[in-house]
Amino acid sequence: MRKSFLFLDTITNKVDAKGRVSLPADYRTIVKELSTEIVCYRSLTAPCIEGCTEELLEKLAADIENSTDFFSEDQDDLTNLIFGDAKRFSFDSTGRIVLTEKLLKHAEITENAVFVGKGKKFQIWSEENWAKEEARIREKVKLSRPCLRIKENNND
Amino acid sequence: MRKSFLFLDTITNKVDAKGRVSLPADYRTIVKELSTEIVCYRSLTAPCIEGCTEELLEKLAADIENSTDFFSEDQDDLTNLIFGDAKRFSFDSTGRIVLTEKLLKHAEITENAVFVGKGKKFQIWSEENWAKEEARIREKVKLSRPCLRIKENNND
DNA sequence: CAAAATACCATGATATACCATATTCATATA
DNA sequence: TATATGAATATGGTATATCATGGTATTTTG
Repeated sequence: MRKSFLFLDTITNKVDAKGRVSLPADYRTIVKELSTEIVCYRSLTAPCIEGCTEELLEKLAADIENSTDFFSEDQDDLTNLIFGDAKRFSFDSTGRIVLTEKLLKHAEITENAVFVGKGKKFQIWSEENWAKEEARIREKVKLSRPCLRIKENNND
Repeated sequence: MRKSFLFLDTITNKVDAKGRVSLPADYRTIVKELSTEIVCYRSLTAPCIEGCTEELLEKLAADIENSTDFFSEDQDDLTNLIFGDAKRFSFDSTGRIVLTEKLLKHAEITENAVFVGKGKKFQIWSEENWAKEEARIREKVKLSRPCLRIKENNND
């Protein structure tokens, strides 16, 4: 039995005329093992779709309920936006989900969808936008290596 | 039951046309005992592949989830880079993993892969690049021996 | 009843799991 | 010290299973 459930890797799949895309097999495994569902919404900060398990959204909701003061008012507003936008996506027997027009348009996705793992979350990009975004981030990291320390210090 | 699981030693194995390499037996033992998986990604700072257990990445993901807000920009960028690039590698009954073209290219690996233990993590180098890197490190240590102290004290 | 959304089937490409052989390494023995 | 012996590991090859994707049937909904 696995202990960890992380969305990893970067995988490009085709989107057909109906908006159908294969959810990467690894991602499906996580959904099955946690007996949850995938939830997607428009990213608030980038031209991409953001996704996670419904389980994670439930946790977020619980956190807000239990300790309101822990979250700033701004964050509370943002969370509202996400919950309002989020939609549940279940995949069929062949492993595909059907993305909505609204989401595809926001992410400017036409032919291909690029799934990018983010640990507990993942994103879906158009090839062009992801290429730009990855370049931007790599450039940024080159200039400020200290950020990486977070990782290095994580030993025990 | 063992308490510490460190990736040690330097081992060279062949990479075949499909990118298959034997994971050093010692490394396999660690993976089995922790019932986890190996995760590899391109080093952000050197021409080599970096690897660790999925367990370690899981800790990182947990830290990110807890220590910062859901919407921090830096965290967002960093998680994209690390989790988006990282890929899970499970070994078959003979102990081999199949490295991807992307990773091999980044590390300039063709014939042989050099596994270098780094404690909680390890690296995979081409023979040429590792020779250079090792020489560089040894030279650096010669010039500033005090640094070594820091390292020695770090073990427990 | 028409249109759209959803579920199922078929196929080729790709990746994975397994078997067989060679090599290395450690131990024992002369 | 050199050599024999056996076990563990590494490596080459091949069969098998999985996955992505195009197409079609079936159900839902207005």
